[in-house]
Amino acid sequence: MRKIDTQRFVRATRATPRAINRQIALNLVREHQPISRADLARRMDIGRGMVTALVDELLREGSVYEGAVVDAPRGRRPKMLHVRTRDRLVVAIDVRFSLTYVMLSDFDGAPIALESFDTITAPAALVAELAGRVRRLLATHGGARSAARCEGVGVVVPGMVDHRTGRVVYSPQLGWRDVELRAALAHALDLPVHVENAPIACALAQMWLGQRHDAGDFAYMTVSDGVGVGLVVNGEVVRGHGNTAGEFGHVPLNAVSGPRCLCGATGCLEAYTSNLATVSRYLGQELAPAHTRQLLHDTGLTIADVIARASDGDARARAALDETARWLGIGLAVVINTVNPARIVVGGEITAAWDHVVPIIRAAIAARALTTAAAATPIVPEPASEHPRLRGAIALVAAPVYAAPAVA
Amino acid sequence: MRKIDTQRFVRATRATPRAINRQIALNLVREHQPISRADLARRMDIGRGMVTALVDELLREGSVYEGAVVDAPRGRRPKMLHVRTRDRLVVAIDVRFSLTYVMLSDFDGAPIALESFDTITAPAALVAELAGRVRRLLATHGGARSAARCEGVGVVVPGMVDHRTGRVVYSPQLGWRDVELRAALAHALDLPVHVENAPIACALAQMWLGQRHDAGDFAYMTVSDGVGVGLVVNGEVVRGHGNTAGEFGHVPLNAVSGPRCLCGATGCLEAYTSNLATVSRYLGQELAPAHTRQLLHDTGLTIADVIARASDGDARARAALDETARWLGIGLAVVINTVNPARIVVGGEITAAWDHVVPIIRAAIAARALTTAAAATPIVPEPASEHPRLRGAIALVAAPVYAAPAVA
DNA sequence: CCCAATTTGTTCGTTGGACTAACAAACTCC
DNA sequence: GGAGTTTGTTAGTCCAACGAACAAATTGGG
Repeated sequence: MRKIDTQRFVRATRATPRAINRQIALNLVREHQPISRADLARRMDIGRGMVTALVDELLREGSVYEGAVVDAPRGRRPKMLHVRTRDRLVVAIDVRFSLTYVMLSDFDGAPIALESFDTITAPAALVAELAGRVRRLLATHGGARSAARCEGVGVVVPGMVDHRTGRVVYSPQLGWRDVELRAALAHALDLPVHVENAPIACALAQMWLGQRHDAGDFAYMTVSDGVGVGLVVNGEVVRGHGNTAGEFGHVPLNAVSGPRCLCGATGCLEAYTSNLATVSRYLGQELAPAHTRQLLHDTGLTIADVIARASDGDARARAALDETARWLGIGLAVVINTVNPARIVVGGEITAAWDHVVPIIRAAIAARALTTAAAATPIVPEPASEHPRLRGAIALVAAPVYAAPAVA
Repeated sequence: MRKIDTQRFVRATRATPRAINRQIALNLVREHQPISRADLARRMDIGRGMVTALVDELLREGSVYEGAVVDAPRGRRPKMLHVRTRDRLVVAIDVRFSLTYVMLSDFDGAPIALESFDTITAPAALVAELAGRVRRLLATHGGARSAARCEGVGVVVPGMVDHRTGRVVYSPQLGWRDVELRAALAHALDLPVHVENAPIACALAQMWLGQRHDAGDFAYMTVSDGVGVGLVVNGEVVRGHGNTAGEFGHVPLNAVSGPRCLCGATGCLEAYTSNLATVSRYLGQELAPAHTRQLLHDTGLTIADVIARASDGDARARAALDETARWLGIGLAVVINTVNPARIVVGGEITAAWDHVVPIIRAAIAARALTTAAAATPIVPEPASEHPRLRGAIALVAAPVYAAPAVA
């Protein structure tokens, strides 16, 4: 029941059915590989003749390859189909406040090489450094493989990004405003470049590289320096009219007497549950942006330390985490009541203490969710070891290849 | 960039391009009527030959008719096309706490007849009463017109609705749980019936019957007994995994010391800005569900009275409205920060005092929005006289006729 | 060992509809 | 009244879905 936009519709041409069916076939191969042509025909409910034509096209363009002929109980033995991933390289870049990560992976997200360096905040210098590292990585790892080719570069940035143009509109952490990151990197590397902000990229990674079920309707909440959410509704990511959707971190949970937030308002979810907030609570201080940053810098204390001390039995650390968990639960209840996703994935350092915080989170959700079904919304942690942001960067490159053609 | 759902995709057939282009043509006629075939061809960027074929099909099925031949500066004079609306009837039903409205309208939302009666809360009795009234309306107004035919019935209900099955999952106001409303009405009337909850229906009305621009990305906030939001993202309405999306009324704005809400939690947006909350604030009482309902019943005071007294200069009434406006602004800022819509339409009795409350709302939004663009999100009032919920009921019937075909 | 049965994958003819170009219709202007 | 212009139709071409027949490759039974 989508409305047709009469300003920028896409008319169907003679080639449209082929484009759609080709893409469906590709997705089915991806999900059920290895799969035979005959099985594909059954799943698509079409004749085997058409599958031959569709697969021929996929073979020609190299999205798919023919694997082994396998045994069958009776009849002619089928030649299995696979999506080509191993010799298609993707460069993933994760720019963070302190460190920047560069990863080389295959098309399905399997890592090949990973390196990191201190983030350079000057855009031009950062682009130069990245270009050099990417070229070196591709030369050493790409050159060795016979036909390996780089399909593109995905960049994840903290802050607001106009995905269409690849411009970083505003990033407080990097001190950027209107930086044409895609144009600069694409020019330096002569490769397709995609730029996206962190929570949306993490959601895209779940959607395109995660479990294959139920990926059309969920939320991804990142809890680290900030708190953001990537929303996926009706199989599509929500970017918002001005690329600022998903800022659940600045929902006021206590607009009257809450702590001051970096955004200038009071009582934001982020002011209760960011790593900064948790650590400063442990130190017995209310969050006060400038003062707290200084304090943390002086003590050198991180969220990982607080979690470690809590599991060692430090009562004050436990109390600080409990309080964070309680507010996090309230924040998750807000997501549940407003967009009602099939599930919510939570990423960030707090997942290291998941067993400890999850009962508190669930209790807070139960107290606020409007129906029993909503209260039972699965909340799934994703550990930081999975490199969710780098996987998101890979998804930026992979998604356009598997996405449904835009039509009507 | 939509992901293809490998469980329930829709394969493209030989007839798919025709279905898509036919629908695009229909939408263009609807938006630019009266329009000639040649103009349609230019707008769709296809040959006039194809337009002839497409329009022939639309004419045959009766979605479109040929109107007058109009003058042109030179060349052959074009025969104009219009969408057929006048002899296609729609029944719209709005079930509210105290009154139920039944309206007969044409396909474009122009009212033909409107009546109302005291709501019957027993489902079977309500269905019987509705069926009788609808039959009578169609007999008197439909019979007179030669070929007038009823295209369907739209029903708007306060509470959660499973739109797919037409079941009312839960409605606190009516005291319903799992009522098969669509099945019952469709059986009694032998007409297609669509059921939806109020905020989503209001959003659908904006989308399909409102201004034709920018209808693919906005929010509709209803402020009356409850506070709910209908979200439209990427041209599609957001229903949520369990049909509970859009419940922004229960976002906690003050989880620590806020007023008690009907939902059981404290400090919900609804507890600050519902009509009940505003009136009880005027009476100098904090909201306390059971007690307040009784109080309002005893005094007989309504939100309309408070607004009237405020415009007469009653300082206490003004203060009560100001406070509601302030919290409403914070609530709108939550919508802006989380889904970042192109604009937000506000419906409800409060729109009668719009000139008074809008500066306060805008100030609250400005204080909380994260970017200047987001702070400038247009907030548009829709007066209750427009019957937004009945228009929503009409949209339920009209939408499937104009929607893009589901493909891929 | 050969033939029936079974399953996979290809080929070929039909058909619907997008696309193109020519043509008929209807009008204005000179 | 003919040239020019614009609208709408028609006839022919071609791409791809569709269906059916066929070739390929295997198992099992007589």
